This record gives sequence, structure tokens and C-alpha cells, in this order.
Amino acid sequence: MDDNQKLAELLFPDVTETVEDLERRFPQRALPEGAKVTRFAPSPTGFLHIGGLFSAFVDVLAAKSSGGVSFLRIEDTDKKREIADGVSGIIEGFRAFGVDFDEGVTGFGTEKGDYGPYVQSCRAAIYHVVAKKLVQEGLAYPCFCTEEELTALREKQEAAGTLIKGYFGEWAACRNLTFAQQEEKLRSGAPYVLRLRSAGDENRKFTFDDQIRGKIEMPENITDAVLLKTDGIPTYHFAHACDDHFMRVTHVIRGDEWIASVPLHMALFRACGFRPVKYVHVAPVMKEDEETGGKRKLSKRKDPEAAVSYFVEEGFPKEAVQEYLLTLINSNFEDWRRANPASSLYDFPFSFKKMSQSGALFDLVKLRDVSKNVISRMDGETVARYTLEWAKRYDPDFYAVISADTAYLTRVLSIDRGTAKPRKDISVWSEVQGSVSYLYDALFEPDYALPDNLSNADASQILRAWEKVYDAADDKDAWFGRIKDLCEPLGYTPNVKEYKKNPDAYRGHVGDVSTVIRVAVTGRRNTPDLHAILGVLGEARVRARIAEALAVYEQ
RNA sequence: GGCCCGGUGGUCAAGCGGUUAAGACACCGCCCUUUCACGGCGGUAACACGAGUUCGAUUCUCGUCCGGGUCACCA
Repeated sequence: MDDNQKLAELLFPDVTETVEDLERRFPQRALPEGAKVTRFAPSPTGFLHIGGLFSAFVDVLAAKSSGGVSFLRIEDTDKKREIADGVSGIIEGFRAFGVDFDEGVTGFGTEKGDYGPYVQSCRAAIYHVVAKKLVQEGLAYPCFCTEEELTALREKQEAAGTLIKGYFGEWAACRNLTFAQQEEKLRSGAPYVLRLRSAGDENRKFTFDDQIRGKIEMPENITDAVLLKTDGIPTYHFAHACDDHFMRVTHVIRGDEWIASVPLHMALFRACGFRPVKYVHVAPVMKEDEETGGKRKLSKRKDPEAAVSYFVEEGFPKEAVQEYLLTLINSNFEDWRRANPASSLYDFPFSFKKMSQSGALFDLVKLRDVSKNVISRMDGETVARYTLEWAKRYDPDFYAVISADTAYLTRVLSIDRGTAKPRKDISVWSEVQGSVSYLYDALFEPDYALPDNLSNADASQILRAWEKVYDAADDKDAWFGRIKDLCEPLGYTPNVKEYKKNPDAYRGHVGDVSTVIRVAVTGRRNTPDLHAILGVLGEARVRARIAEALAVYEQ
């Protein structure tokens, strides 16, 4: 038994399984040619960032569009940051926005799929099998340096002005310990981390092919990175190599802050004898920074809209957020959507290459526009259902009013909807109340102010005349015909063009007459189709409101 | 500082040596219209800078500047 062998036994006496065993336990996936296997791997912070949603979308899009598999893995290797239940919030966020993984964690303590466990803290045994093999092959070694020693090393390098900082070569004190020294330290119970024995050469470059950016050339990794921390838990880097290999991931989609770690990752895959994955480094979602006038990453602390929960609270339909994110992912999405209004977004011919290399500013204004269009395509019933759902949670008072009669709500929200030119005035559910309040007596707060060219006396005269001819049974044309008939006797013209040609000849035109009726009935100047509103309100309430308005104008 | 990435209108972006430099959002104007929201038409507005290469550069090369990332027992 050589020293490496002895060291491996000393370090991992309980590990009996081999890497070959693992290869058999997690066989190659039986997938069609070209199928992509992707994963989204957040830390369980209980918080789903909009950027996370963004890259998760890329994960499932890439998998679905290639006949592959996507899964959710939880990276909880940092016990210092651990919080009680960090996964439920994330799962909830995904559910709210319709992201559906094929495998992986499905809730706090639950998961599905054959390549698990999908929570890293449950995979210690797997990492140790690989670690043992690396030690046996002399590719990893225990390092007993203390935090203070490492700090001192950093300072020395700083002072010496070394170009590369870190634990490597000459600086790596524990790299060349003899077996006897290692054994002695170990037997004395000294804490240690396991480090990679790097075979890299700083003067040698390698290139890898990023799926978005193309070829990137970098110097090889030379540092002896930590593989297992003192507590035996792997670092992100080592876990990445082991997990993405045994979970048979083909494409690692992650934030571009990881580009700098690729040399290490390549070295790790090589040392472990794993076939490297393909990398897809996506740019972060940015936000305009008022202070500097520049761009910065959307920040969890400073920006409420960094959390996906913000969008559900504000009442953005999930479809709107999906569509908007898709436009950021592939800018030709909008054109495709226009051509395929009814298709599932998963049918979109998505491509890594079309993704932007630089971070896109998250544009709430554009989101609202997308949302407005998304909602305009829904029928009244759907809008009612979503509104109810939203209000129930975020606006109980409004919910109490509208939930009393959902059929009525549907009629209210069907006004000017479902036509060739549907109404586009709602972009978030929280705006519904403002746009329909006048259709509820409990929410009705009329503003009887008239345009400057109309006096209270004019209004009263018009309302009194209209009251007499109003017939709730009229269809729209007949109804408007009666209003036109009202015009001339009162000194208005039914012909707007005529009025514009000769304004001094009239007191006003049909528009003014209609406005008076509109203001009296709805308490506002701007509304959707008045005839439809009258129908929804019903004759009794219309007459009551006219009376109320008259009381104001005639006082 | 070393290494890496990026830089087309206010925003998201097409573009891949020759274009009047698309489109969408926002903004402005006009039209349509009983109001609004739509819809239609039009408008303002961009290749960071400097050298090359080339008959010709937004496109290729180099440099400068600016922005971003990374150099942990965090991911």
C-alpha cells in the first residue's frame, strides 16, 4: 500500500463505495440525441430572485425544447447561511410563475427523480467517494493551515506583489507534507480541509466554448482549491463537478459571475475523470442606479422588485412576467408571439446564441405594457378569476365587495373585452378596483365635475331630457340614436364634424351630451362603452344615479 | 492590480465589410372616435473614442476610455 492509499484510508475509513459504483448507480440518461439536461441550483435563502426566475426559465426552456430534462437542486453547503426552511419560498415562487421542473426538490423535505438526493447536504457520502479516489491518486491532500495562517499568506503575497493570489505552488505549505507528517497531524485530531493538488500551469492557456459568448481563452487554474471544508462538506466547486456529473447534466446554465471559476472547474472535472459539461453563462438582470446613473445588478436589499414575490403582490399576471422575461431571454420572442398568439411559450424556438451577453435593465414600464396586452387577450371570466384570486390575498376589502357576486364581476370585466379590439387599460390586478369602482355602489365615489364648456344648468337640462327617453331595452344603435335626437332641440349638434366646422352655431355636440350622461352615471369623464355600462348597471340604478347627479347640479 | 466579459437611440435590441442602421417600449404630433383605452399614420433619438486593414468599416485588428465580473473553508 503506497502513501496515497494509506492517506486515503486514514481520511475516509468508512468509504467503501467506489466511483465506479456511483457510475453504475447513476447511469447515463436514456434521452434522444441532442437532449439537454439542465438544472437550477439555488441556495436555500427562502427568496427567489427575479434573476433566478430568469435563468430557471432558460433551464426549462432549454430542456423542454430539446426533449431533455430539467431539475431543481438545492445547494445548501454553506451551513453559516442556512435558514430554517429556505426552500418553500423558492418553490412557491416557481409555482406562482409556472416554472415546472421535471425532477428534483419539490418542497421542504420532498423530491422526485432517480438521480437524487437533490439536496447537497444529503449527498455527503457521494462527495466522499470521489474525494477518496482523488486522494488515492495523489490529486488531493489534507491542508492543516489555520485561518490566521491563510490570512498571513495573503498579506505576504500582497506585500510581495504576486500576480496570482492564493494557495498554490511554493505558497502551499501543506502540499508537500510527508505521509508521516500528515498522519501525525491527523492522529492528533487537527482540523483540516481537503485541497486539490493542482496540475495546472499558469503559462498555459485553454479555451472553452461558452454557449452564449463563444470561445473564451483563459489561463489554467493553478490554485489548490478547497474541495471539502473542515466539516467535510464540499465547496460549491467540488459539489458542482460531482453533482453535475452524476446527475448527468449536459448544460450548466448559471450567472456569468462564474466565468472566472471555469478554469478550476475544468481542472476538477479532469482530476475526477469526468467528462466536462457545457457552460452557458447568462448575464444578470440589471437595474438603473439613480446614484451613479449607471447600471447595477438588481439587489435583494435595495430593490423590492428583485424578489419575484413583488410581482405577485403587485398583481402582475404570471403570463406577463413569463412573456417579459422571454423577451429579455431572446429578443425575437415578441415577433414570434405576435405570429403565434395561442402557442405555449415552451414551443418558442429558443436559442442560447440569441441571448444577450450583457446585462439587461429590468424595465417595469415595458413589463406593464406586456402585461396590458396579456390581460387584454383574456376573457371577462378569466380576468374575474385572477382578480378574485389576487384580491383575496392582497386587498380583502375589495375582495369582500366583488366576491359577493362573481357573475356580476364577470359582466363588469367583460365590458369591451373579447372583441377584436379589446380594452387595454389594466396591467396589474391591483388596478382593477380603480377601473371598475363606479360599477359598485359600495365603491362609488362620483366626481360630477363637467368640462368647462358645460354648466350645471346645461347638465340638468340634458339629464332631464334624457331621463324621459331612456329605454333600457334599446340596443346600442337605438340608444345612441335617442341621444342624437336629443341634441338639436337642446341646441347641440349630433354631428361632431359639423360642430368643428362651425362651433359658434351650437352649444356643443353629441360628445358633450354623452359626457353629461357619462359623468352622471359613472361619476367620471373617461370610461369604456357607456351603453355596455348602462346594461351592467341596470335601469333602476341608472335612474337612481341620474337622480343623485341631478340633485347635485340643481342645488 | 492580474485575469475575463461587455459597450448600436432613454430602455430592450436587429445587424455579421457596401443598409435610407430594422422592430418593440417610452415620448411627441396628427387621424379615427360620443369620452377614455385601442387602432392607424408620422416624428425626435444611436453605432464610446483613436489608429490601422480595406475601394469601402457599426461590422475585422490594435490601443484608449467607460461599465461589469472575479481573485474565500459564499454560492
